[in-house]
Amino acid sequence: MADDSSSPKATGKELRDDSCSNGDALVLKPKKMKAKEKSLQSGKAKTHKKSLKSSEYENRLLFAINIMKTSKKESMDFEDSGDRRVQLDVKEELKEDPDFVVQGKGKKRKRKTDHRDGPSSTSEAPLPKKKKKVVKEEGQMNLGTEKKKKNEVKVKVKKEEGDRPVSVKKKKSKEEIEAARALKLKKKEEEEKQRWRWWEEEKYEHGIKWKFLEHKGPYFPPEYQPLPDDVKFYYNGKAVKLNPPAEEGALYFAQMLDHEYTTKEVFRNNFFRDWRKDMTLEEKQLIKDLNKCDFGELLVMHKQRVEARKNMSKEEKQVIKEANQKIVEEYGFCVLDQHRERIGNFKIEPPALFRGRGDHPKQGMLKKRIQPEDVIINCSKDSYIPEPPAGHRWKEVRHDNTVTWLASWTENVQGSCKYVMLNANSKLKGEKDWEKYEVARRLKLCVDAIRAQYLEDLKSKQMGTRQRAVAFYFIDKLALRAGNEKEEGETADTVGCCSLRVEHITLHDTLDGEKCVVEFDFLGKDCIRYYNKVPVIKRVFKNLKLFMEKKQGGDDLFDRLNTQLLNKHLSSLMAGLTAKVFRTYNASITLQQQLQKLTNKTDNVAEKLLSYNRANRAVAILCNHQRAPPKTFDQSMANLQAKIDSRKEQLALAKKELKQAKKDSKGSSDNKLLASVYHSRRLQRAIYFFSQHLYISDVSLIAVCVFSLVDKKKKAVQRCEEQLLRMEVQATDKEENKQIALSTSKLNYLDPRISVAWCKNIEVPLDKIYNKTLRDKFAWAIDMTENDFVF
DNA sequence: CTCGTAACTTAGGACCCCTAAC
DNA sequence: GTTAGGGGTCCTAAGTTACGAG
Repeated sequence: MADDSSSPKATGKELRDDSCSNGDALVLKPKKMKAKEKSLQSGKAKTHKKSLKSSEYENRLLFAINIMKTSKKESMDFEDSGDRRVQLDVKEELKEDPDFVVQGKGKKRKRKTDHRDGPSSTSEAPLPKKKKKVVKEEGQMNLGTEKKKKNEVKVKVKKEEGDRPVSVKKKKSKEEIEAARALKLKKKEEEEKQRWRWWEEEKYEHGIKWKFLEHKGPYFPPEYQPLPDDVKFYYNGKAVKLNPPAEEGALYFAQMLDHEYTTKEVFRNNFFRDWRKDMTLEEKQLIKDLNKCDFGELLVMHKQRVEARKNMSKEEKQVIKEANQKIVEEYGFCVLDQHRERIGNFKIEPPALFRGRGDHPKQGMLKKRIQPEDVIINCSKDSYIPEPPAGHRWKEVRHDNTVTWLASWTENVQGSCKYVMLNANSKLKGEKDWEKYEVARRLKLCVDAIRAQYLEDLKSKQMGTRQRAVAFYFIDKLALRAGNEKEEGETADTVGCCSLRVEHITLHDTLDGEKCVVEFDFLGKDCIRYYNKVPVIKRVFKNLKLFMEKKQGGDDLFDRLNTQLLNKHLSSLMAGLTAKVFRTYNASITLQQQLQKLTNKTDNVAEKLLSYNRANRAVAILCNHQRAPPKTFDQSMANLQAKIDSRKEQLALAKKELKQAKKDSKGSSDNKLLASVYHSRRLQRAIYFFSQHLYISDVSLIAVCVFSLVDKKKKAVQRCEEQLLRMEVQATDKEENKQIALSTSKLNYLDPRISVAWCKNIEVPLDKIYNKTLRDKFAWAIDMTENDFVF
């Protein structure tokens, strides 16, 4: 957790300093220990040989306590290996654990052995670098406070970088890690320096998207490689050598044989029809039935290739990775108004079998290979014009700065246009995104009036107006999509609000104790089912009954309404208002409200994050963002549950032990205590050791021992509880998230400024909720949002 | 005004790769 | 060292909306 991550870092630093000087070596005061320190100080533990300052004494005592804790679990062989070893261990222990809590042993042991061969080098080598780094960071911080807002992003990035090594530092050679870290840091710095702070610049006049645009053109997928001779396609049991285009089609089909698609009649028929188009006359005459085709060897080859790729050595993978990097470097960027911007999809879509979603009538059709002759290039007149691949030419080169795409082509299956556009972190996308949320915020200001208006319209004498009002009610209340009409037979049968049909809703005068319930059941975008039972106001209910009169299930519910009419009306109510703005508005306002409701400042980070996820989830549910439950869901849930159960047992045990320890310490007299402590040979040795080396008396040490036992048990219980809580939170989160996709709303509907402000206010590091990609995409919001932002 | 389509956003699944746990 | 799981990225389909032609 990054919120604690600053403390281990600080502690680490102090400890390293300690190891050089010795007087103030033990100035370590975790907050939790304060009370205990006091009680110890005032208690028996006042006997010391040398005149130590009291604070130093305290610290040594604390140090001793920690050793005591360690002493029972870790076998410290004082007699054999002498002081050096012990001190080493202690150092290690403290280094790991700022709160002096003894943690699980397994890993520590390992680490100890790792360090043992070169204690001097391990304790000294990293020191200078570490120090340097800290200094650097402080410098950054100062800069940050001076320049305040402008450098906030920078500072954050630095911090995050600094945190990482603390948790990773164990293995590998120090130099390697240092080098890697330095490299990353440099890269990040570079990146930040190069970030285009477009949101601080003046906007272009309406409609102008850029003034200069230069790029290398799209990247074309590799040509088809014919099958090796030993991989054969069979028809009716006989090997047939297909001509390359037909062979290519056969391979695409073969590659999908393990997928459900290839069992669907529509898919098979579409494929077969398109495939035959690529056959020679001869082949066509021979191959007339897909069922007689045997793609087995092709599939085997494909699987082998996949397997081989997976089993490649690290070096081989690295080579491929570098090659890809090179391609990205060359084709993945453009220059837009003097800034280098990442392109989102610079690769031309390779040929494939069309995978429409749901019952798509065109599934299985062959999506053809795109040639440069199909591609339109868009760039500045005065820019370097991209070269088409050798022997080819572009369909067209145009210079249209009112659009944002760099290249486009028409896809053959649906006849739609495909575009090469910029990445989400670009100015063009970011500005649009920002604008989208600003429109939604404007809606907030007039939403009451608009709602009043449509409630009024429910009573209109005009049928069209009433339908519009009811549709509007759904869009507002349920965040339905607008629902354009679609051409029948071209796409799967899905609907949105305006295209709802009578068969998609059922009216219940009463249902489950509620009145006027509308039951929705239809397939929405991507054939995701929308199922919901919603109580509605009476006027809406009555209207629905009216709209459904004398209609068949297949008839339009809103026969006098379409999206154009609806949007036209909306834009008359507020500039820029369309149906989808309501989705954005309702999503963002819901997040804000839920966050307000669910989060407590006193919660720990895990709980805060659960709250955030729950707020996020409320939005995802509202917007019906679903996902297929992960295939391994049940299994991993069971695993987690098993872990929780075992942790519970551990907790019970720990509690029992604590109780016993308390009983021992309270119920027994000093003599008994003494006896019990002296009973342990190991503790005896420890006491001897400390009385020699730390100038603490036996008596105080005994007190320390007893105290530390109870304390240790307490800590164990506490830690167990924390872990259990964390796991339970995780399990809840997971269960609730089984079929809900949070990412879509996070990416497209939630004003990032809400999240940024929340993080700032409630002290959750932003990277807990936004990964790197999202932080890049929302750089504008991260930079400009103050704590008091309200959507 | 209707219709078609260009342009752009929104969407879920596939797949890859890193990390934590064993 | 291996592997499972999950986050992150890639991919491209499927929406919405604006706009221009007829």
